[in-house]
Amino acid sequence: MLFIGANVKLDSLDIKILGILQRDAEQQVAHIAEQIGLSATPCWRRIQRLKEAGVITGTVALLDPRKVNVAVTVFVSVRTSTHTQEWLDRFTATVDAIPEVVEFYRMSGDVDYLLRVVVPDIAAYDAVYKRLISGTNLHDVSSSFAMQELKQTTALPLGYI
Amino acid sequence: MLFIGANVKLDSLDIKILGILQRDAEQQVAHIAEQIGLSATPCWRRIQRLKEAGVITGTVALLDPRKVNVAVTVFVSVRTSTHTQEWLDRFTATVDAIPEVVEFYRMSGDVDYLLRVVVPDIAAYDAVYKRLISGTNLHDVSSSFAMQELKQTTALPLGYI
DNA sequence: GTTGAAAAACGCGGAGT
DNA sequence: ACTCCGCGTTTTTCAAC
Repeated sequence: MLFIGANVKLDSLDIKILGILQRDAEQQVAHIAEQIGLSATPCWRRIQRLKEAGVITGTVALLDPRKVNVAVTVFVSVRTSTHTQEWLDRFTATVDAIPEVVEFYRMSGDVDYLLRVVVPDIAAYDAVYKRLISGTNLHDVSSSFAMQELKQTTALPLGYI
Repeated sequence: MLFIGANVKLDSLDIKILGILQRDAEQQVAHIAEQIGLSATPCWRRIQRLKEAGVITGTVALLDPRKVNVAVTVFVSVRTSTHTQEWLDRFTATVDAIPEVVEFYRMSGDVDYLLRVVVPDIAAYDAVYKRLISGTNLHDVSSSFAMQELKQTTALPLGYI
């Protein structure tokens, strides 16, 4: 049992609820309740608590990338020579304004930043690339294309709670 | 207007609906309807259609990685010397069984596969690493740690429809 | 596409185990 | 802390237009 921040303790029933909602948040509470061996009211209250505590940050619809014409994933490794906070602020602002960038990390090691970009095709990627490098001074940018998406999930592992 | 597969055409209202549901799928249809200037019934019908057509693949709860103790993201680049289908099948099976791996791509270029792994700390990553390399024969594995998550979204860009 | 109404599920309280 | 009960309210869902 892990205590997080201001007294949010998660027991095995909470973990089961999280596991279920992470896969499908459309089920009704009564159905979730019976899966974990509980009646609807306490199950409903637990879900409320998990939302208030910020464990559940939101519930969203997931779209098929192919159906919305962004089937191509590109990973962009960025190196910079200017390691100031204001440079990062500016780069972050640039990236935030580009909806094609769906993930953006500051990395350890030889690459400074890593971005995941989704686009319909190479031509569209080139446009994104130009937007990226026009915003700030980047020392080195290298793009790797994903040929196949073998696994992709929003469900986090729950074994470390 | 883009036609996808077997006659799924998405107009600007559909795109607005997708944009809304991608950010927050908990709103009631009446509320979505008024945002796009429609009454509840046709809006509800459009959402059904988008689900049946597979544009919306599901609705899930998103969790705070820190609150479930997987705040550390590691990118794992894998090179292999055996490029057979059965090797890939086996590697895929290995990866699928590891819940810490949340993304898994086959790449072009010098890296063959790229994985995103979420864990609580370096020690936990070492355990995942050992599971990864024990399953199959990997020629070269290199791990990069994310120091900071600057952007992370499940919302796909809707401008290419 | 609209309006309106039935059916279902939610939200929340209370008493008891 | 959960169960069972219940009831008003909201929301979904499906008529008919």
